[in-house]
Amino acid sequence: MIKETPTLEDVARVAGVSRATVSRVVNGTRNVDPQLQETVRNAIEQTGYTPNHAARSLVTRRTGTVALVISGAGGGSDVFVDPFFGRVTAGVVDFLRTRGVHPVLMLADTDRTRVEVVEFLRQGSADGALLVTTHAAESLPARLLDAGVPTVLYARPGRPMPVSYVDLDHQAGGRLAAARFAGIGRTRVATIAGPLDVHASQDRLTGFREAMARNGFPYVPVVEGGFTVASGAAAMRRLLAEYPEVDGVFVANDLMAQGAVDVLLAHGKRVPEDVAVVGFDDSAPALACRPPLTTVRQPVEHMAAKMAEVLITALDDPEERPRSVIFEPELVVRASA
Amino acid sequence: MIKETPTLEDVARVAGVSRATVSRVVNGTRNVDPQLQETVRNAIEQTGYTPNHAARSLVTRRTGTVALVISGAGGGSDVFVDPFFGRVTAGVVDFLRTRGVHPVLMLADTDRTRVEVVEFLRQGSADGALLVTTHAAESLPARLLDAGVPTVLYARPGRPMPVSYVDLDHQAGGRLAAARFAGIGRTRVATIAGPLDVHASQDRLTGFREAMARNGFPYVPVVEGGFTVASGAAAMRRLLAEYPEVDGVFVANDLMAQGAVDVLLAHGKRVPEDVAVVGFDDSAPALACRPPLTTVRQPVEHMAAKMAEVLITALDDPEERPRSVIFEPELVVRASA
DNA sequence: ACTCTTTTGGAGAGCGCTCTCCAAGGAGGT
DNA sequence: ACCTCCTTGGAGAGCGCTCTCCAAAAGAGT
Repeated sequence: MIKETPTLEDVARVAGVSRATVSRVVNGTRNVDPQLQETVRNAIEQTGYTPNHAARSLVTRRTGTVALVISGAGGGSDVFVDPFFGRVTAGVVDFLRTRGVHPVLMLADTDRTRVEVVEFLRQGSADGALLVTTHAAESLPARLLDAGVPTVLYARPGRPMPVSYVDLDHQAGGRLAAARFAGIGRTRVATIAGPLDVHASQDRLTGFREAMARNGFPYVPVVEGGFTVASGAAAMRRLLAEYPEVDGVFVANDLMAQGAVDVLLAHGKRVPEDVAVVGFDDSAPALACRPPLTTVRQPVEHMAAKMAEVLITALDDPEERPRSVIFEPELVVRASA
Repeated sequence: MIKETPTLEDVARVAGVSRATVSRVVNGTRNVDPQLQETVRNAIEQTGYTPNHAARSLVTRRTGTVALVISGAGGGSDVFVDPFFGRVTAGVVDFLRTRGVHPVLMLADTDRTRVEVVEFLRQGSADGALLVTTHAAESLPARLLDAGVPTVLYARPGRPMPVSYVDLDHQAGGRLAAARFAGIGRTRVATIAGPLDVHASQDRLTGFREAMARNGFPYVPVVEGGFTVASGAAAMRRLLAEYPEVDGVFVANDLMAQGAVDVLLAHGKRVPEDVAVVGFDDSAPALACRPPLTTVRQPVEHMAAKMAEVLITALDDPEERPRSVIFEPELVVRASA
């Protein structure tokens, strides 16, 4: 690679045609005489030509990349400890690669980084944004919206606004859990909720409560956790102290459920015989947990893929109106309930 | 955002100066009269100007992004199930963000995708590549090398070649495990290795064997696994069948160790009383496992951050020769051994 | 007072590509 | 045979930015 990287011009010279013709062959736009095409192809081969991305995107106004913005709760790089983000990433990558688009990963945890994200998009470093945020108060959706950046959210925005998103019917998930407890005859049921400034947590709780009420249990003790194993354990300890006769717990994600199960076992309770536990998400820890968790499945990978699909579609047709796609949860019965 | 996005030209007109001056203010190159600077800043503010990334990188030949290429064993999007890749990503992102560089995520699992990766880099869509690969036979390092792409690997290349990399002293890790078994007086020790076409697996095994031999145990039963929970479980079952009196197992990663512990418990063995288990990596599952795993810590995040640092340095000084940075493992004692 | 250096702003040439506009040639209709 | 329409290649104008080269102005030295 001592030589300068060859340009269209070089190929054109070698092939004895104009720059335009080479461009047409490379991009497959318009008809080019098959024989000429052949000549050009050879010239490309011979020179080892690769189109320059910057030059191309300068005129096409497209980069072929999208920003995958993760606005984690705690922020920092810890976010990847939660299998959730790994699953989102997997789903997004899986879809995008079929379209030759690549995600650039960005964490938005501070105001500074949020500004950077908006700048990044405004200067056209990526064609659009996929925003995975948990907090309802997140300001990024609004900022991106009025920077005119094509955006799709994972989870509905904090305040209603004209932006596309995919989401899960979290309330239905809560109902699924309640139905399970009813099905196995549990009557002293409590719940460990996620952070209540997160829509998803709120909805899971609401759905659960309402279904429990409909089943004849107007009051369900609630303890708030932080979506981590440790916070689940702490919540379970508090719950056990206040409500020792509990025989069923709905925990708002699998990580916390794992912490809860640990505490339960440590207190000599059998799971599910003494206390049944239903988790949420159906992520790796649910399967790894002993006993394996009965949990409400959130099809994160599919949802993430759909999110990417919605963005790509919007990119191709800027006139399209915002769309929302809501997924249905599903109860996965294993050993814990 | 009805208006066209403003360009340098627009700002220059508003400020009543030349394009060059605005550029100088924006980039802070050369001296510009403070008062003029002020005027320009106002004009920028007023027009809402943001530099166009494509145009800039067309002339600077820099994009401010690097490719984070994951060439997973099984490939596909499953790679993120393994906490390892999440940790790498976290470490990389964590370092890059301090330098205003963003990673674009690419999976290379098929030959087609490998070609795409090389193309991507050759057309200057990113300034360099961070390559995380497990398999020794991976062809990407060589391809990137002779495409002249600045590259840093996680783990040494399959064949020696002039490329930078970070790695762990896996043999030392194996020795650490052997020392632990010696320390707790285990005499009937076996090991579950990782896939043997992976350098790291080989080295862990070699280090372990040699240390065991030095401790007076010339032969250590080996079963090969695939770095997944299920493969660890299967391996443990085989081991138990062939070698029922085993009282210590060194497992080449935590995921497999978890599977092994499950099987051990299911067979009525107590861990660590009957069989001590030492894992490798010290990732989330090690902590979540019951009992929590004694394991050899691989500082993945630090290593990944270092990998990013080496790349950034190489980007700034293209004359620099390839570097390698080897990290030392560390034994983390928990309950399982 | 004059020349020599240093500082600072402007002009303009690209960076490599796409795409519109033209022109030339061939096909088809009358 | 002529005219029109369609197909296909070339010319060249940018896309928005950086950076080198100049020139003008300001400061320094004698």
